[in-house]
Amino acid sequence: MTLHEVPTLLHRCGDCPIRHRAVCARCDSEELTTLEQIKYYRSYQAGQTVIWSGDKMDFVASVVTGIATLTQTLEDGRRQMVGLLLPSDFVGRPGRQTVAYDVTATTDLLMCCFRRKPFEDMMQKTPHVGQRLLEMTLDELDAAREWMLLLGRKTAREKIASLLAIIARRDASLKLRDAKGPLTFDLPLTREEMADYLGLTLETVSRQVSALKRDGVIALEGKRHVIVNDFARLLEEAGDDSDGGLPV
Amino acid sequence: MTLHEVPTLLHRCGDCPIRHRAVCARCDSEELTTLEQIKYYRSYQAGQTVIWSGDKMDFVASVVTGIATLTQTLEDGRRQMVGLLLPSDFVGRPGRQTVAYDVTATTDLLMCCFRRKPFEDMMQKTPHVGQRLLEMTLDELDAAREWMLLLGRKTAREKIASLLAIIARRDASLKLRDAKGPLTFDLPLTREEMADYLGLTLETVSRQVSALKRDGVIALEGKRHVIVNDFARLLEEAGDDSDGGLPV
DNA sequence: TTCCCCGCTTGATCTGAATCAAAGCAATAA
DNA sequence: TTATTGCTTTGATTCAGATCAAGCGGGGAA
Repeated sequence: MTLHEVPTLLHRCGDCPIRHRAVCARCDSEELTTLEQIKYYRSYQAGQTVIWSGDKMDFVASVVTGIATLTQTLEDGRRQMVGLLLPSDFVGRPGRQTVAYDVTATTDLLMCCFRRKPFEDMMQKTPHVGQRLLEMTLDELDAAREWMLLLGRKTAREKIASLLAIIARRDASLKLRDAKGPLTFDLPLTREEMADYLGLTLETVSRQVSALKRDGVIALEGKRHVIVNDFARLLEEAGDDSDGGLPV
Repeated sequence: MTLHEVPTLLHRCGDCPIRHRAVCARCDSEELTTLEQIKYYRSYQAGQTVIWSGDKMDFVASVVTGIATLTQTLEDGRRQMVGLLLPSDFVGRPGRQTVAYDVTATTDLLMCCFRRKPFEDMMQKTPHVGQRLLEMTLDELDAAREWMLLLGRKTAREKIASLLAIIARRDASLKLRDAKGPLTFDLPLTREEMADYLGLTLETVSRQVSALKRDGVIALEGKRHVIVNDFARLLEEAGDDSDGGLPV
């Protein structure tokens, strides 16, 4: 079992070199053991819905492999993605039973789950898990607010550049970057999903991706594989050079 | 000192009739007492900035009276409000030292503050304060996500109606509504601030407010006082009949 | 009283992104 | 091999909201 196969997320690794969003094999503590005892796995096929908005969610979970999205929908079908779950990300709401958005697997998905009750009991007993969860939630909130700026005020081109920058950064942080070849990654989303995330239409997404390619900001290999030669340039196109690469 | 003058927010009132977002005079517990000991007050004038994005924030606080906004800004000056703080709302990030947005007083503002360190110590000792804070943060995250749907997918008219509905609801919950006259409230924001919240221009806000008035959805008394005769109609105009009235 | 200022409204015009419509392309099935 | 299907690109046109530009109205200062 490799490092990234058990991303419980909830354990902060004191002095070990692995970033604390993934569990580190070298440091296992009491609450990690407790978590091990109550965890179980669930897998979903690409396109399958994990939970519907309003449903009872009786577990919390983190993504092991695959990608899931959180979306909200208006009656007439207009859709807005409100979150993207990559491996090692957490979903769930200790202290809340229902979710306010649909969770959907966009690729085949494996999640590591904990039933809510024992998880909450464990939180009671080991307070720093709760603290960690609070920090994670605050990070998500920051990310959501950054996204509000994007949705409310950025142009289509800036939106695309921002999304590419975020995916690039998150992907790089999972991949333990190999020195300094050009930064490359696969888009985990279709054009339509990108549109739903950015508050655009798929046609506009396609046009702006083409424009960024034409202008040499990115290169493409096939439709999905992106090559970024100059990350600083991409950030500039994104409209804010803030480090914005917060989780979610 | 009336009920709403000490909105520490962090205390959940077991069986008392007051909603738990404001502190209840009837139930005081140990941690409430601890909070009393470390709290202090700060006041700000309308227009004054409480903290700048990136600054160190060495306290957490809740709003006693007045209104504050959270905003993010792009280099070229485009602004997006990402939160609105009304009396009893909480700001601050236990476990984090810097904030990612500007906090500005839009009216004269009185805040009840707790220095971060003793507050965090207190959180350690009384875990349910941490839990409560996690719940509040999760609620804020839900609200932020609902706002993402608004920013990404709603029309200008729907945005205005949504904002009015949210303000109406929050205002009503602070005012202990007097039976069933028509629902009325004062807009706490200028047209420009509304625009910054909704990702619009002030001209568009003005036009759409006029349109809602023309169509009989709302009535105005002066520029700021709003009368809603048919709240259901307003919600319908807002585009989703979800109960959407989550905090923030 | 007058003036000025600020927040607001309204009108005319422009434009970025949406919409409508066709094709292209690559992978899988037949 | 050809057809089918799902995703993507590109073009033509439209339209909601932005931008540019006046003008209004109420409150405070002189």
